[in-house]
Amino acid sequence: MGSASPGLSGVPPSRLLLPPDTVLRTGLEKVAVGAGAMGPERRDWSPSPPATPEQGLSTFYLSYFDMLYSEDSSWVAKGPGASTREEPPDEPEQCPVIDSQAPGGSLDLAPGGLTLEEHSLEQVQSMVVGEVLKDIETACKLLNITADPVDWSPGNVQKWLLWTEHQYRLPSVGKAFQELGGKELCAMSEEQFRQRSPLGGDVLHAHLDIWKSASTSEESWTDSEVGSSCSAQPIHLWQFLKELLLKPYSYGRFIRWLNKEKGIFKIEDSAQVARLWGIRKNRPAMNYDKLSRSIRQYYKKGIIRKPDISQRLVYQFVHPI
DNA sequence: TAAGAGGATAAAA
DNA sequence: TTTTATCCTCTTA
Repeated sequence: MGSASPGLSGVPPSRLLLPPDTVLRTGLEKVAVGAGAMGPERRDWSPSPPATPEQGLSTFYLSYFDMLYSEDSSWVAKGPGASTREEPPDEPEQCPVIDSQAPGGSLDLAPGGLTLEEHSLEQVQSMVVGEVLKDIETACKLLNITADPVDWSPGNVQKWLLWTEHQYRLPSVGKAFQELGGKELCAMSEEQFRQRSPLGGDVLHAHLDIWKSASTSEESWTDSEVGSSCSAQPIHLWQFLKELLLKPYSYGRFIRWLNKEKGIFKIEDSAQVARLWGIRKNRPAMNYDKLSRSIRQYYKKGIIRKPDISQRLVYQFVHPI
C-alpha cells in the first residue's frame, strides 16, 4: 500500500460521518492506537450520510479506512519503500491486526498496487465492521435496547437519542422525536429528520441507518442462516469457517481474515464460532475445545495449520482461496 | 485460565 | 472408511 486510491484519499477526514471521539472510534482505537491526530475537539466534520444501508455502510467504512490511512498509515500496509520514524528491524511476519506488514518486501506491491489496496480495504472493512457491531452491541447492553431500531418503544428511541447526542456531541433533539417509536423513526427520511432537527437531523439519520444495517446483518448470524437452512448437505468444518470468513458483515465479530491471501484468519469469539458450528451440525454441546480439536485434525491432512508465528486463535489455510 | 497439542475412542455419514 | 465429536492429559502463554 503505497498510497490510498484517489477515490478514497480524496475524501478528507473532515468529511467523515463521525467525529473522532465516537463510541465507534473506541473500537477502532483498539486496533489503531495512536491514530489520534484528529483532535478531540474537531467539530468541523460534515456528515455524508449513507443513502442506503447497503451502499451507506460500505461508504462509511471506507471513510473509516480513509481516516485511518490519512491520519496514521503506519498500521496499514506499507510498501518496502515507505519510511516511518521507527521501523523495527525484525517485524514479525504476522501483524496481530493486519498481516500486510510482511518483512523484507514479501508484501507484493505491484506498481498499481490495486490488488493489495483492495486486499487491505477488505481487511480494514472486515475489521471495522466487526468493531462497529461490537460497539452497537455494547450500546444495546448499556441502554437495554434491542439492536433493531424497529423494535424500539418511544422510550427506547429517547434513550438512543440521548445516547447518540451525548456520544457524538449533537444538539439535543429528543423533544423533536418525542412521540416516535422505532418503527416510525425507521420510516422517516433524512429530510424528515432534518425538518425535525435542522442541526443534527441528518447525522442522526445516518446513525440510525448504521443501526438498521447492523441489525440486518445481525439477523443473518443468528441461527437462521447458519443453522437449518443449510444443514441439508454435510459440510466440512474448514468449509464452514470459510463461509463465515466470506461474510465479514455478518461474522466479522466472530472470525475474520488477518491475511486473506495467505489464508490466515483469527477466531475472535471462539464460543460464538463454536456455537454456530454446533448449530450447523446440530450439536448443541459443541464448544471451542471440540471445534479446535477438529481443526487440529486438519494439521495432518494439510488443510489448516498454525501460522509460522503462532498466535492464539489464529490459524492458516494451507491452500488459500 | 484459556488455548493448544495430540492420543484414544465413539458416532455419524 | 472418513470425518467429526467427545473426552482426556499435559503443556504453554
